[in-house]
Parts: sequence; structure tokens; C-alpha cells
Amino acid sequence: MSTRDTGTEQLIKDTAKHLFFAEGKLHATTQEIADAAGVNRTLVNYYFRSRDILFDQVFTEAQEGFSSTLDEVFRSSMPFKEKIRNLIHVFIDETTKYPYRQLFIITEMNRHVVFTAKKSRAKEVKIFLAEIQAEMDQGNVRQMEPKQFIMNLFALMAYPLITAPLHQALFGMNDDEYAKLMEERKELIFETIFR
Amino acid sequence: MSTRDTGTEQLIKDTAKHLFFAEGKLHATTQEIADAAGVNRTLVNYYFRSRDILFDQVFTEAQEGFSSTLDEVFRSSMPFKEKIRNLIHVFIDETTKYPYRQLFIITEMNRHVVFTAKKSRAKEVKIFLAEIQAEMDQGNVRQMEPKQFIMNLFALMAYPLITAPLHQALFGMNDDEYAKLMEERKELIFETIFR
DNA sequence: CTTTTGTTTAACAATTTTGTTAAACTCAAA
DNA sequence: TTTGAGTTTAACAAAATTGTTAAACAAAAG
Repeated sequence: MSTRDTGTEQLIKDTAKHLFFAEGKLHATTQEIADAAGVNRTLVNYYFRSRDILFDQVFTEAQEGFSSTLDEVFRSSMPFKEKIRNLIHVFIDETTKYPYRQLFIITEMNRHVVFTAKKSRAKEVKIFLAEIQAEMDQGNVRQMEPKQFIMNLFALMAYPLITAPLHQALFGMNDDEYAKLMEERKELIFETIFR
Repeated sequence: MSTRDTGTEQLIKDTAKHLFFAEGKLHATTQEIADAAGVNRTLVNYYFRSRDILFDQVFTEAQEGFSSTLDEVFRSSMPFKEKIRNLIHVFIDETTKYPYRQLFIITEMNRHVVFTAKKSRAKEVKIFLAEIQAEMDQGNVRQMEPKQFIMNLFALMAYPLITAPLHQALFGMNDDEYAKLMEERKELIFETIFR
């Protein structure tokens, strides 16, 4: 027995995630991943057998990471407003670390048209939609299709982070200035959502 | 004299754009582009010399297309609210056709870190920001950093289109149902922006 | 009709990227 | 210390992608 487990397998995977999700290098080759991880490229094949398998694993874990961020909110039993406030903080902090994760998911979905339908998360969404509807009926949120409410919320959170390079160029801002803008957004989004 | 101009050069470029911007095939090879255009791959090299040059051209035209969509709004002299209403329709219709154009721009920006700073569009933006500030001072829009207003606006418009596959999976909707949701959004965004 | 110029193609070459093999290495356990 | 399983490496092979060349083709100009 033993499996020395030097952490190399995890290192490679984490490095790949960093390149894909944090740096937005969606085209990264196995060589680039190995270099960034400071290991020999052969290890990528040793641990993952093929590039595709590594991609699949990263893709799956990206979906799971994204989903579990949402579940944390969907399943919580806080009052609605607190739940949303919590989501905004968690989601923005997470997306600041991994701004390109959603892009990676979408890009990969468009490559192999196959396994688009993973664990559907349909039940949790349905419950959350009903909860939103209830809040609207109580007059706490402006009346609209609850799906639109969800899209508004995630749009306001995610888009400025996904498109950060574009906006920084447009506004002529550096990283720190932009980060400050994002921090201020947390409260702004809350107010926008609840009018 | 002559240049027979069979339109093949334009066909290749348009096909590339369609693959990149409409289908989200951000990794498409020259062979895939040629196949989709129904021409021999050698033509890609004949007309564009190299893959990179084709990419650069497409990238530049993507930026220009995106910018000119905005300029149409920035430079217009309509009343503010009408200007925004117009933008929402133009931008959503455009982004519905080319949902992945912004993703392509960002992805390419992250590849060759070089030419990030193109024509800066700084002047137009500054004018638009001032205009927003004026509207806020008049009480027509809730007070906030004008940059946040712009980001809110574009977030609400673009994000649900960029992430359409994700949301369709999440909500269990087909293309038509989702398109209907997007159409309804136009008015909703207008109301959300102007509280 | 012939020439000219631009277009298209097939065959080939070079490069890049990926996958495989066998041998060297490392550390824990016997 | 020797064994042995897992780890790492270099060298090699295969595949995929890109780039080049020369020749065939098509249409307008002379």
C-alpha cells in the first residue's frame, strides 16, 4: 500500500482551473498547463490519460462548484432578503476569483454538444422561483416573471466581472479602481433588486 | 485591372464570424471554418495568409461592430429616455444574433495580451457619463456612480443572452420559450433602470 | 482565340500538439 | 537495505493543425 500522493494530480487540476477560470486562457494546451504547474507535461497524461479527460473533470467540477454556490443559497432557510444579501456577497467574491468559470462552462457546452444536460437542479430552482413569487405577492419585490428576477440578479452580479477587461478599457481604469467599483456594487445591486 | 471578386474572401470571414459569434465555437480551426464555408482550406491562407491574420481581422471588426452599435446611441441627440429605449432594442436584437461576440473579444484579449488598447472610445464614454449624471441631478434616475448605471444597463441586456445555454438548462426551456422571455425583457429592463 | 490575371485545387512540408514507452527516481514498508 | 508501488522524466511516435508550392481552372481584356 501507499499512494504517496505528492499532490501533483491536484496541482495540475488546480493549475488548469486557474488558467481557465481566473486568467481566461480558454485555449490553454497541455504544455501550457504543465509549464504553469511547473511539472513535466507527461504527468498530465499519466494522471488524466488524455487532454479530454482532464477537460471533462475540470468542466464537471466547474459545474459542481457553480451549483454548490447556488445551493448554499437556495437551501438556506434565512429570511429572503438576508438570503439574497448573502448570495450577493458570496457570488461576487467567488466570481471575482474565477471570473471566467461560467464562460468556460458555456464554451465547453458548445464544443461537444453532447452532455449538455447534467444534474438538472430543476427542483431547487422551482422552489426558489416559488419563494420569489411569494415575496412579490407580499409586495416586497416588484411584480415580474420570477425567472426575470433571477436573471436580473445574476446579470447584475456576474456581467461586470466577466467583462472586466472590456470595461476597464472603456472606462480607463486599473485593477484596483475596478475592484473598488465591484465592492461598491454589492450594496447597489441589493438596492436595485429591491427597488 | 479586374479583381473578379467572387465574394469568397468575404464568405470566409462571415463564416468565421458566424462560428465564433453565433455558435460560440471559439476554438474553430481553419479546416472547420473552410468546411462551414464550403471551400478548400487553402483559400483561407490564400486570402488571409495566416490563421492569426484572419483572427485579427475578425477581432478588429468585432470590436468595431460592437463600438458602432454603441456610438449610434452615444451620439444620438434624442431625449435620454428614448435613447435608452432605442439602445435596449438595438443592443438586444444585435446580441441575439451574435451572443458570443463579446466573449470572443474578451477571450482574444486574454490570448495576446498585446493590443488590448485599441481606439479608446474614451471621449464618447465621458460625454455619455456626463449625460447620465445630468439625468440623475434632474431626479430622473436614481443617484449612483454613472459607471454603475452603464454596467447595470449592459448587464441586464447582455448577460441572459451570453449565458442562454446555462439558463435554458436551469429553467428547462427550449429556444422559442427563451426567445420570448428575452423579448419581454426589453420593457422590463427599461422599467428596472428607471425604477 | 490567346493572354492575362485572379481564383481554386491537390499534393506536399513544417509545425504544433498530443499520446506512449521505458527507464530512472523516491520514499515508505518489510 | 532491500523491495516495491507509486512518481517523475526524457525520448520517441502519432496525430492534428497550419503553411507552402505549383499546377489547373475560369473569366475578362486584348
